[in-house]
Amino acid sequence: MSLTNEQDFPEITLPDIGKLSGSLAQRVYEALRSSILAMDLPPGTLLRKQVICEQLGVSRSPVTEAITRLAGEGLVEVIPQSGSRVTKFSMSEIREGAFLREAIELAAVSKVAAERTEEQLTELNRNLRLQALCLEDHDETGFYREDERMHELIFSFTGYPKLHSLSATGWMQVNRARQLLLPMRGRAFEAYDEHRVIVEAIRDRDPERARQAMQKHLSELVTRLEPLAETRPDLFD
Amino acid sequence: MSLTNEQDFPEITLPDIGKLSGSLAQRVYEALRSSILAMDLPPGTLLRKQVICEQLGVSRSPVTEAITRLAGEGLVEVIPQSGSRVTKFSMSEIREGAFLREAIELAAVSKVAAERTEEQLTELNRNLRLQALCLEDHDETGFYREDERMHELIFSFTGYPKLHSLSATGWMQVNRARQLLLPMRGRAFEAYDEHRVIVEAIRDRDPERARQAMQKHLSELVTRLEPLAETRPDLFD
DNA sequence: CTGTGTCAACTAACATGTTAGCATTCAATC
DNA sequence: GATTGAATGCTAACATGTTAGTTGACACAG
Repeated sequence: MSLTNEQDFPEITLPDIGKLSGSLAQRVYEALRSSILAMDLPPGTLLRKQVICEQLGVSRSPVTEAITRLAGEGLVEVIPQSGSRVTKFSMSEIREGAFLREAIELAAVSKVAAERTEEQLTELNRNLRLQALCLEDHDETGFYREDERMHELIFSFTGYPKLHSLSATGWMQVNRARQLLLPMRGRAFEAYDEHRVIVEAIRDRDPERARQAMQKHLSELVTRLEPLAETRPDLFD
Repeated sequence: MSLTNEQDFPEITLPDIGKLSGSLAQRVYEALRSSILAMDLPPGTLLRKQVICEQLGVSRSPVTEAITRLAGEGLVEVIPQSGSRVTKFSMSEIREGAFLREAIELAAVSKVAAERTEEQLTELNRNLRLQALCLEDHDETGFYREDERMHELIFSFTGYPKLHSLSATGWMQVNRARQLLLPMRGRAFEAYDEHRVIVEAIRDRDPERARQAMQKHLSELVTRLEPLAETRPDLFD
């Protein structure tokens, strides 16, 4: 198999790891991970240990460990004795990640709807208000941050601390691809409405309605992702 | 934090890695992993790189990589600058793993019930027959193997290849703990009946009934696991 | 007897040297 | 010109040397 193609020698720039805390390996891992998720290192990019070592000013050990962990998450694929590269998208993986996320989050929202406390409801409503404020200010970035936050809240209300990170693992590919979508006009308002329905169902302790509302909300994104394989074939395999 | 306790210097014996294939790191990983899952390395066991190196006849590099990967899966916890040990059970983690597995497998069985082909149904029925044969022969081990196989089949029929391994990650802790249960007399027969109901629902293309049957089947195990924290407090934290 | 500080031993974490497998190139042969 | 195959340069994989942080024992002071 040949490794050479047009994406072989990009001028890669990595964030400074000086600001991060933890072991070197941890910092290198986070630097690479965020660069990959932010599409600074696009799918197909060849990762060369030596270059990364020089740029970050560390030896090969922490870089190796970081790449091993990224390979474990599926963000990087290692070609034995040859090289590592950022994994390309595959529509089937995206669908699988979405299925997984849906399965987990529907179970979560259903459980939360059945057991929610007053405090939790208050927190969700406060988050909803924040979303509304972002919309009023035309602050799309802020809205997506609060969107994320809302899903995080629901996960945390289940009482299962690792649920979010596990569902995030499969969802990562979806989130990575999501950035290729131009923000669609009016979509944020629709999303906000869907969020409201979800919170209302939680308020009424109606697990089934919460499920359905969440399902509708999640299916939105995948639908919009589908055409991407056509428009950006270079990023898919 | 203290590392010393009665489990510190066990005479650990690892399987020979000569038979396995792949890179050294991969073989070391599999050797450790299977030993942990088989409870040959009980929760709390201190893993000392040097000892492992000597026993397997390899250097520290592959051992380090293997332990890193195991830590990523949550089978090993690393105490920085100090040591690594096999993670103890925690009932909350077991409940979380069970919740996750339930969420994923209910979604899977529901999808399969809705879309199953004749070939898939045939394969499930054949598997059921195998289970029945194992029961007739009082072959508990064989039954357990076919049980696993059936769940695997259902996962694979979704068309999502990684679903099984992902749900297995969280489920691992459950499976590890499961070995502490004495095989309960008659439980295999009950399990077989539950399997039959699931397959019947798939046959009838009835997603909702398949869900419910699977839910009943899965909840069985976690119920039987609950008392374990009392009877074997040494394995929990 | 209890709490505190020093020190030695151990370990993970990191750095670096070595080996071996793969890919590309290019020349030799058909 | 096409195919093969030796040579070269690259890389991951592995081995080993070095550094620095943590632990636990023990002496000492209160």
